[in-house]
Amino acid sequence: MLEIGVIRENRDGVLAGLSKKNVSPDQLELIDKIILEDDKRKSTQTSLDNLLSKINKISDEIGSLFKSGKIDDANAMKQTVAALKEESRILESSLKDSKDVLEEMIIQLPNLPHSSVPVGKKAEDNEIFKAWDGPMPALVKGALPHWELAEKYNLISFKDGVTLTGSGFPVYKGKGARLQRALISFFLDEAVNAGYLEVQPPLMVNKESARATGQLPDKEGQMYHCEKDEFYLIPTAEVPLTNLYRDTILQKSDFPIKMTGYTPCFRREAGSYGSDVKGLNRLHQFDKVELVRIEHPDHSYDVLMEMVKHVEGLLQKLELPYRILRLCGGDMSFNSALTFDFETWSAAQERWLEVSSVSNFETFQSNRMKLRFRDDDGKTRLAHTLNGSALALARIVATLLENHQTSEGINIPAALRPYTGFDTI
RNA sequence: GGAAGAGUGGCAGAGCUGGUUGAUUGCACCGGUCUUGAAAACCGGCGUACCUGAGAGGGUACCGGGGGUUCGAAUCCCUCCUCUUCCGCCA
Repeated sequence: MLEIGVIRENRDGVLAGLSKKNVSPDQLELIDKIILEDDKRKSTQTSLDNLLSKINKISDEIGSLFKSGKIDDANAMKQTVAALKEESRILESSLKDSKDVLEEMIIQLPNLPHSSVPVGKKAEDNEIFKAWDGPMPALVKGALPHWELAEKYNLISFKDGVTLTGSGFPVYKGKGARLQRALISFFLDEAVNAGYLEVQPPLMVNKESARATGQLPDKEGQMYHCEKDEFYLIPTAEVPLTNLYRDTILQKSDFPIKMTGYTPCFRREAGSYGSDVKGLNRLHQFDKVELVRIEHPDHSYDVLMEMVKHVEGLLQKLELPYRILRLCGGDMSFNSALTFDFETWSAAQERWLEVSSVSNFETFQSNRMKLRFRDDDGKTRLAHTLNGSALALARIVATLLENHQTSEGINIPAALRPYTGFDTI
C-alpha cells in the first residue's frame, strides 16, 4: 500500500510511476480523489479532537461537582454533554467513513516502479538483464518433454493425482519423490550456508496475514480458502515468513533479517489453460524454498542484487541454462518496485520457463503490516521487504529432467548427487 | 469438545467497590553527576498512532480485538480471539 504522505508530497512523481506501470486512467484519477478525501479526513479529525477535548474537560468538572456535593449543578452539565456527545457521534462516523473510503482507494494502487524499471506493457518488453552466453543443451534425437520422461521412468503420476484430488496435484514416486526431497534439502542448505534462518511456518494463514503481504484483496480468487475457519492456504512462504514481523518496531541493529523456508504452495490458478498447464508447468500445489529479507531502506537494492546472485548460483550448480530478466512496468506484480525473473531454457519444450522471481517491495508491504524500525533520530520509519524463490521445484524438476536427458537416462548434476544418493535416473 | 481462571507499556507486576491513571513500582534501556575506566550510588529521561503548530508545544485515541452502558471505563456488560489448568478425545 502506498504511503499517503508520499502521495500528498509527491503527487506528480506518483502519477508518473503509476503510468509506467500502465495503470488505467481511472486509477490515475484516484490520486487527486485521495488527496481530497485525506484533506477531509484531517479536518474531521481536528473537529472531533477539539470536541472530545471539550467533553473530557466537562466530564472532569462534573466529577468534581459530584465530589463537592453540588448534585444539581452536575446534573445540569450532563445536559450540555449529551448534546456535544451527539455531535461527536456524527463526526466519529464521518471520520470512519473517510478512513474507509481512503483505504479502499489507496489499496487499489499498485506499488511505484523503481527508476531502473523499463517502460513496457507485456512480457516481450522485459529487459534481458543477463542473457545466457553458454552452450545450449544438445539434446539427443527423440528427446522427450518432462511429462513423457516422468511417465517413462515412473517418476511422477499426474493420473494418480487426478484420482486423489484433481488436475495440478501430481504424485511423485520413487526417484521422482527422492529428487523432490533432494532439491528441497539442497536449496535449504544453500540458503542456510548463506546466512538465512531456516523457518518452518504454518501452511494456512489468517485473513490479516493474507492482507498484510498484499494477497488480499488483490488475489482473493487465487487462494484456497477454508471458509469455516477463515484460513487461507498459503500461495507462497513469503506470506507467513514476512508476517512474522507484522506490527513490529525493529532496532537498526536487528538488520539484516534473513529468513528461508520450504513450504508447499497452493494456487487455484483460475483462468490458466493450454500448454501453460501441461505437466509440471503450472500446478495447484508445488514445493518451493523462499528467501525473505527485511532491510533498512538504504541497503535494500544492494540486498536485492545479493539475492539475485544467490539464485544465479543455484542455477549454475544445477547446470541449467538460464537468463535473467528485469521486468518492465506492465509485467511486474502489483506489489513490486523492482523484479528480476529467472528463466531456464526448456529445450524439449523449446521455451523459457520462469523458475524464480526476486523482488524488492520497498515499503509497500511494510506499510500495510506496520513493519517499522527506529532510525538514528529516534523516529520510526517503514522497513523494506524483499523476497525471492530459491527455488520453485516443479519447473526446476521439469527442466532438470529435460535438459539432462541422454539416450542412457537422466543425469543428476554433481551438486545434487549427495542429496539424491543416485547419479542417474 | 466441556469446565474454570487469565490477557495491562521491552519484560515483570499493581490498579479492576468507575472520576487529574497513559496508567504505582521494579528491571531493562538512554543521558548526566561521580570515577583513570567500569560497577555501585544519585539525578533526569524513557510507548505507539493521528490531528494541530514554523518551532517550543498543545490536543485526541489506545490497558488482547470489536461493540455496549455512563456526564465519565483499564475498571461494569456483551461478543470474538489467545493463553493457563482440569476433564474428554486423538496423530
